[in-house]
Amino acid sequence: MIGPGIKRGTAELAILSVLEEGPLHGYEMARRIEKQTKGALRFTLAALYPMLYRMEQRGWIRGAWETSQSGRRKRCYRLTPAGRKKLSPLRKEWEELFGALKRLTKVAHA
Amino acid sequence: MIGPGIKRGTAELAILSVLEEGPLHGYEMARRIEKQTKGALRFTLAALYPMLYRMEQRGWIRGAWETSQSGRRKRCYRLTPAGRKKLSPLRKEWEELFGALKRLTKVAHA
DNA sequence: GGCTTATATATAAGAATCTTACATGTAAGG
DNA sequence: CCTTACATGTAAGATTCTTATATATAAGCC
Repeated sequence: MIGPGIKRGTAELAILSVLEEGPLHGYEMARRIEKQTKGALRFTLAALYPMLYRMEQRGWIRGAWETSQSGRRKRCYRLTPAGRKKLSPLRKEWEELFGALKRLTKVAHA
Repeated sequence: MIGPGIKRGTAELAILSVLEEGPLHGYEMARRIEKQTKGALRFTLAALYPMLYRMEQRGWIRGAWETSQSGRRKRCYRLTPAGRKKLSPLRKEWEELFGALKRLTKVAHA
């Protein structure tokens, strides 16, 4: 698994990316991210929930409480237009970072 | 330039990478990193110096004071064997992160 | 001589993000 | 009844980043 020090800052991109495919609640986001990255990226829930809160404050995502027929409450998040607009330049920044580190350290591309 | 939030954690890799080519002092490291990444990665010196100190505490680099003939003091850092050993798995972690984010968000490779 | 820019290192205060540990509660299966 | 999976959160602490401030030498210019 990818070490703790490296992951910093990936949360925003990861969350916005999984939400791009459709609304999700936090617990499910964590599972999707872990599954889609084959276990390489794993967000602890204690890191995820505060992050979702902060991103909602910034207006990139919007959460709504839902109670399923079974009675369990979930907070379902979806991208706001601002969040969708944020995604494109954010991806571009990551691409730049990849390119910069590649030039610097010869990190191979998977 | 790459935004502040994204850069977190890149310092270790960047520093170890530029030191792999030979001993350097802090100020010059900052210039090399900026130049070699065409300005994409830019470490402020206030972030660099404490980082160098921490990496020295961990035994990855070793600094030695040098006084040039002009009388200016520099702290010249070089990789320790431990630092050299650290570089390879660190690169591997970054590669994994790149791959994981690529799968997750379809970030194109530069 | 005096001014500015580049070189060179460092600390302080504060913000952001991550970690582990703690806390709560429902649902499903054995 | 007990355990595992689901689902959300808070608290304390560590790490790393930011901007701002401080010091000091060297080189070039007027």
